[in-house]
Amino acid sequence: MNLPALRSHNAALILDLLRTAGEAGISRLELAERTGLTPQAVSKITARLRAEGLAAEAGRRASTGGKPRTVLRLVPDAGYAVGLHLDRDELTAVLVDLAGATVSVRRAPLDFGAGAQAVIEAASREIAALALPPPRALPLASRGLLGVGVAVPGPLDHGRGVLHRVTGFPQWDGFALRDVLGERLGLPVVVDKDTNAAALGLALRARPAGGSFAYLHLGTGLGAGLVLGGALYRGARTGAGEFGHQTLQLDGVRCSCGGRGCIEALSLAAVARGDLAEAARVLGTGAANLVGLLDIDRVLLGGAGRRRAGGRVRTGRGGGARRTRPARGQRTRRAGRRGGGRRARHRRRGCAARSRPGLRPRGRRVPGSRGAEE
Amino acid sequence: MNLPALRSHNAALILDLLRTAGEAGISRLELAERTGLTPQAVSKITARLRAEGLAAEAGRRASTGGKPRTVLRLVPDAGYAVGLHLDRDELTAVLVDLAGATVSVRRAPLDFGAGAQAVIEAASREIAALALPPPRALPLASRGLLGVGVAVPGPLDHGRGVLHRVTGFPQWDGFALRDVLGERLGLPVVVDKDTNAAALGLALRARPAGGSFAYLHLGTGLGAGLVLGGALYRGARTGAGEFGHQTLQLDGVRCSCGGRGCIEALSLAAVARGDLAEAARVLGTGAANLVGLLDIDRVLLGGAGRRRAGGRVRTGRGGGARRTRPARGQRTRRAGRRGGGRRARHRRRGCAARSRPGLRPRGRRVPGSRGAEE
DNA sequence: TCCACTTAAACAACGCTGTTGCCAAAGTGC
DNA sequence: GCACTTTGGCAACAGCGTTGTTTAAGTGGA
Repeated sequence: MNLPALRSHNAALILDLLRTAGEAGISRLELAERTGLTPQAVSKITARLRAEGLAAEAGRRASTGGKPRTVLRLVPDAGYAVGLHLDRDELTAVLVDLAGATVSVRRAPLDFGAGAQAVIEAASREIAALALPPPRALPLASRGLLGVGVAVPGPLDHGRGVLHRVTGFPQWDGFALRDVLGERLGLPVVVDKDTNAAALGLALRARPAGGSFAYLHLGTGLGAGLVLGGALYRGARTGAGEFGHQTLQLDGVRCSCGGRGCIEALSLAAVARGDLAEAARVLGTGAANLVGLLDIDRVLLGGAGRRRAGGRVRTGRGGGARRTRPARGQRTRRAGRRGGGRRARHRRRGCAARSRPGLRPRGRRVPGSRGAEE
Repeated sequence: MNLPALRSHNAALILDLLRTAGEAGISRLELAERTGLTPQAVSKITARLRAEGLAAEAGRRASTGGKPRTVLRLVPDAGYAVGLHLDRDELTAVLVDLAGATVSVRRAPLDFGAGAQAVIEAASREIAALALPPPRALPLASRGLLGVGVAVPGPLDHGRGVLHRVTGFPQWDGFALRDVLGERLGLPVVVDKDTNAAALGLALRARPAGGSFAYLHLGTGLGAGLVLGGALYRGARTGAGEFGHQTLQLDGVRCSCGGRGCIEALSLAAVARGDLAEAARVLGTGAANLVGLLDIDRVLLGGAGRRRAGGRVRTGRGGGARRTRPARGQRTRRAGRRGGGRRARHRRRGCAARSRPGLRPRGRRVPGSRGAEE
């Protein structure tokens, strides 16, 4: 790590805390306390952020006998990001501001099987149509747009932004979604599995930051997004979280994956019998396995099957600190926030890295931000 | 992160690469390439390391048309660390050098149930008796001893170094092993679960660094150590890796833990029947669950049960890149290496932090090293 | 109303980091 | 023997967070 990287790192630290503080804001001294930097360093960094328009002073705290602390807040409209959720039959595009608030949403029916070209076309159309509420409008070409985060159902390579063998849609195999869409829109694009995007969105909102949890998505299949130690864990090939095909019953019913006694097969069979209690028991046992193996704090439920199963799921012989609880299933919004937050920090890094001409990026070990992601 | 922390961070980066390079060594330019630092920065950092005696020049590479590269190597005897493995019936203490090589080993029978005082006493005795082979001797008080890493079977709090409800040994509950032993020896001590220590030791030797794997220990119980993205994952309460009590058979045989159909209960029942193939199948299915959920590269087997089960375990319908393979079960050595490597870096940090009197540590976010740990 | 006191935050000087530009050292190959 | 390539040290430098000091902006008692 070199000096520009250090600068970006600390700026990202401060931005993360500002984002977490939300509308309540946070004072310079609190920032210093939480980052471990000196108050003077925080003053310098926040001065830069204010000069760039990313942060602003917003009132003061009550005095404790001396000069009251000045509260700093993120400037929500200093930048926007697009969250794009491509599901099997629906497309959702959201515009979120720096603070993570959704500014605008567009939905459209989608035939994911129609092929890459048609989907890219539809996605670009909806993204272009996203606009700020009057009187302000935000055209696509605006410099306020930081990037696009795309959530896709199938397996993929997050690092390269390439899709792999999406179940039932062979025509997408190997499609370089990130690069093609990025070229089309002229914006940085990141691609992620939908469950991971949802988990990341939840992680950005988690308090306290740095915790561990699993997001269980009960949809067409059963997928999990794992947030371990505050950071999204994708695994070696972006394949982590394949919850549905965990074996829970040796020699159990056959599953479409070729195995036997998978959680998905077991719970689907139970649902087909009308035995919702049994389906919930299966899920609960699977969740308990997760909790035991990873020693996580919470399991959050989301997706269409959440309502039917949510109230019934029990993680079995769970310890006191562990609980399963339904989460609001606003996956797309979360995907959008992810895109927003991530791109905001990336952009900052980019600025810092480019600020000195001739700088060699070299080995490329971008410093992680304090919260989730990377 | 401030400048002293940056310095420590980069020094640890370089030290990690030097350690990974082993006896083959590594040139300054390679270090620059891999760390992303400029060659000049690497020259400065390695000059400091050489001045401290931690690294040394060791020959040159073949020329490629110009001045040949000078090879740098870690100086193994620049520092030593102790690895202490407390098992239910045996105590093992090893002395390892900076490069991770075992210099000296001592074993002694142990009654873990005899209580903390007796165990501390026995451990201190064995550690004090560890010595370099003649003619050089390394007394305990030597400044070359960097620290002690302790591997313990039961659940514990790694952060505070306190043991919790070790199965069958209630007298250890809440014992502050780290602080008591540290006080007794006058050395820094870290405490870890034995499976985690073993996994960390394997991670330090893993090539390429940064990969993910699970270490499955087949001993009295079935425990796993998880290395995710190159770093040991301990979970929120140092409880990650409880592999033995993953449910693999809903409504299966009762387990001592109170559940049903746990991997441990299933495989023990199979072994009791003399059906080793079935035990191996159970383990393989459990390992396949691990691989699927965490998208890891390898599952390594170790422990007393390894030989009997190792050759038979199959991770089921595994993908091409995934394999299960037995690992040499030298847990104690690994625990020792861990203590060594970790303490070496810590000491460096400590030096840097203390080099300027009056420096305020504050928030204390010690930078992680590039490889495993933290 | 004044003034001592407390707390927050900016200003200026500083030490230390990695970086850049330059040059000596140490090889290869025609 | 000389041109060329490559490595790596030396010196000057920009930029980072830190320290010491000053200014700003409150509270609270006389």
